[in-house]
Amino acid sequence: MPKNSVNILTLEQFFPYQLSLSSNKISSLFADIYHEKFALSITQWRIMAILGEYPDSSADDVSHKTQIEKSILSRAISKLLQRKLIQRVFSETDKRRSMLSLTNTGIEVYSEIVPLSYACEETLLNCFSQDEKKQFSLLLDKLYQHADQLPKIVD
Amino acid sequence: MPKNSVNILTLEQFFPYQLSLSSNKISSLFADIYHEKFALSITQWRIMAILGEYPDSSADDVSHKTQIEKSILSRAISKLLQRKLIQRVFSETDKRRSMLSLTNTGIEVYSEIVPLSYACEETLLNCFSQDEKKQFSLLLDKLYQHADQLPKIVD
DNA sequence: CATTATTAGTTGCAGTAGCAACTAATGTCA
DNA sequence: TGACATTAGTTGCTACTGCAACTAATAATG
Repeated sequence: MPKNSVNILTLEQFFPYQLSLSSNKISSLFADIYHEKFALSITQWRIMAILGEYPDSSADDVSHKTQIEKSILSRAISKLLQRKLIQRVFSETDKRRSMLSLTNTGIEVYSEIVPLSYACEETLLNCFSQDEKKQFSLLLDKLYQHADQLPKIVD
Repeated sequence: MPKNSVNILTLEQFFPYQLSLSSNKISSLFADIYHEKFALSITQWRIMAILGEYPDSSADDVSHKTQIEKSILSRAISKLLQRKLIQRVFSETDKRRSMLSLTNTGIEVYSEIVPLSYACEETLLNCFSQDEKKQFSLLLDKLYQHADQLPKIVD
């Protein structure tokens, strides 16, 4: 093995780099669409998506489901509340806890975004066969599970 | 097909979301390592990596190779210059253009990071067989090429 | 039941991202 | 050669990220 193959790093072929570039490109594609058509950031949309799936989640629930850090979440929720896309009801039994849900306006917006999102996902993945899609999805999931355990090993 | 399957979006199964979570988790793993051991951001490390591969690149070359936006690049380069990890020589023939390269200190740091990076990549990918690694790499590349063309279609 | 720990959510702050406007140098073309 | 366009790189400004400290409420323990 030539010495260079371990002493020089070819960034373009470095897996985490490739993954990051791909992911960022795709994220910014979706970010542009959500921003242009609905003036929503990806974070804001993710919150709405979770509330569409799981109405009456608390901020903490949303944070756990989406991995959004709680301060970021708090500020994003404020904006969604201001725009009356979501509403908040504080719990009677636990006054810290709140229940978040989409307002009627929020549901309208949500109902527009969902099919658009699926259509964009479809366009994005139409470079793959059904088999490749499944493959990719499985590999990605495996990688995520694995990566999730690594920090514990490092500590 | 039940109506809900198109009217509700299951975020956890939405491909761009899965990709983003995986990529971000892995990026932050590497970011932590580069930061803790070398006080470098991923952006700074990428610049050094490119200069290790392609000495005497200009800032603009680096920008094209890494997709790093030029203002971000400019500030990152300043910091690397301050720390004397890289050096800059302005071209005689074109006074706008500069040639960047690693200093001796930069080369020392680079030589430490390269094997560490490869080792981390290895650890990250050791959940995969050789075959799966190859598969994943091919699929990721295909996706990137495809995603790269999409914005032109949208416009 | 009083002290302490934990939890939900907010806010302060410092660092980074990225667009846009800018400077300075070079290229183009009548 | 002189007006205009382009290119390399920097800087201003605003928004977002994310850690840490904070408030307020509830849970746990002695």
